[in-house]
Amino acid sequence: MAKELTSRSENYSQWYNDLVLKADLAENSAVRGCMVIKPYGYAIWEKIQAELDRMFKETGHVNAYFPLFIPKSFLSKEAAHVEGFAKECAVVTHYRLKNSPDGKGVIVDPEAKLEEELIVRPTSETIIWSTYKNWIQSYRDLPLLINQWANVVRWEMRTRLFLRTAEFLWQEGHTAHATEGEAMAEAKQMLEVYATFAENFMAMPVLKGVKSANERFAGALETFCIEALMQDGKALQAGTSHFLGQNFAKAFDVTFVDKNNKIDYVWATSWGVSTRLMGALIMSHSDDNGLVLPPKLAPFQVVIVPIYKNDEQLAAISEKVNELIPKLRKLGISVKFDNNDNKKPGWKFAEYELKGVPVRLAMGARDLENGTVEVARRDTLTKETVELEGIENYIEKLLDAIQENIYKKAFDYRTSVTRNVDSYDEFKVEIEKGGFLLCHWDGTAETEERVKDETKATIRCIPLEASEEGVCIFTGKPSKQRVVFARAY
RNA sequence: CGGGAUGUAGCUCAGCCCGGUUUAGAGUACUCGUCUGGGGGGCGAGUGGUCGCAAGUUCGAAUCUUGUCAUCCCGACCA
Repeated sequence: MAKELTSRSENYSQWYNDLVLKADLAENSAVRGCMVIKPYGYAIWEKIQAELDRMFKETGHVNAYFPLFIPKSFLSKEAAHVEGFAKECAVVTHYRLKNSPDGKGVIVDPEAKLEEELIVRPTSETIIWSTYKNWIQSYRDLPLLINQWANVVRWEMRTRLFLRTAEFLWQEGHTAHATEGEAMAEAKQMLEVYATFAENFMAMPVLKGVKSANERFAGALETFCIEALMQDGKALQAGTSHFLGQNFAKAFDVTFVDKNNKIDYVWATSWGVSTRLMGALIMSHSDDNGLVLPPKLAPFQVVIVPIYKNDEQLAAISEKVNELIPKLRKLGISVKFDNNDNKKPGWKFAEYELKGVPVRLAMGARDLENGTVEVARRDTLTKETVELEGIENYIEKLLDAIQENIYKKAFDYRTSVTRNVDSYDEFKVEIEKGGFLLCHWDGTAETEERVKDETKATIRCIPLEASEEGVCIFTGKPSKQRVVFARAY
């Protein structure tokens, strides 16, 4: 009908685009590369935010807000940092418009040129470290554990809804520490937070690891990441946590006096996840019928569709439903009763499937007679008729089962496409099939670069806590552990 | 930034090659009525378009020419 999705096998990337639009998550805007996040999509993002925010606070962080604009000179204070971002910065040069002399609209007033141009933040390290300089004098001011929820702009050439947009929403944590060890521990801790969130809430298994030098954040000494695998076999970086060493402290002269009255530069971390997680969520679980949402992130977990022939029947059904809703809410289950008379039940069934609502209840005249309700689960597309009495407890367990099942499905898929590869010839064949390839690598940027040029595959991460002697598949040089190769988003 | 394609109703598109029976169409969506209602309903009526924008050719342009803008796909670039 009107909302047919392209199937995944036919064209995976078209399927994704269709799904984002048709499930009403987001759409393209009048501004090239920027998206409008629609209420249903934003509701999912709010759930992501709420849980992450809770986890950040639980680990001692507080929220603050720093400006959207960054003086151009700030960006250039850290050499690697400016190198990494310069090519995709939006720049504010003027502060006033005036009426066009030809009477058609407005023009930039050439008189109103800014003395120093402002960059729209692509990330906030520079503005934040210039501020931290004033906040930190002594070890007693440390650690400084701050997060901000914000938008950032990176002027991308090619954009895709959620996965890569010119403006996106994210959170960025920026912390300052007295010792190298403490900062490193912080960076690793936040990686764990991300991984826990991805697995427990998004039901998305992730690999934890370190980035190779090529993939490292501009200005970091070490970048930790979580990498997820999408259903088409491509990898997606879902979150990063950076150990920044003293790079930014030195660039912005942020020093502190330690217990021994010795002056030193502070140690830093930064870490972030963005609306890109929405893309990861969509591509981890959804199917040809639409979105599949994990119950913990679904804007509503249960939808109730009444089936009736007249107002009397609707009234009778509504009465039962209105008894049930408080029982569900009491168990913390979010529920929507769709008694909209403008849409037919069949239309609603398809619509809520498209939107990934985990559980659908249908109640009609037959059910009223029998004291039952039809329960349909989105992840398996199965239906069963269940006693209405005590249904809330049944649904509570069912939601847990769904959360678990979609995680397991994603985990099993990842397992099935993760394999060891020990020769470059085999690599070139296997990489075409997608998935994670675990290979030995000699640790050099040159090798990684050549493999990328020849196969489009990159090192997604160097797994933590793994060791196995071997030889590089490309150069035959010795290697201490396997690394994860894949094609990536 | 290179290569390719497309701009016609809210959306998807036909019409363009070969200019004039086209007062610009279809499906879908929307509005009203009605029959319906357990998987995207049926019937009837109706609303809705400066044919991306600008200039040109012509008696006449959605249709031909040039320019321009925008979008999509494939590359390059990149967290």
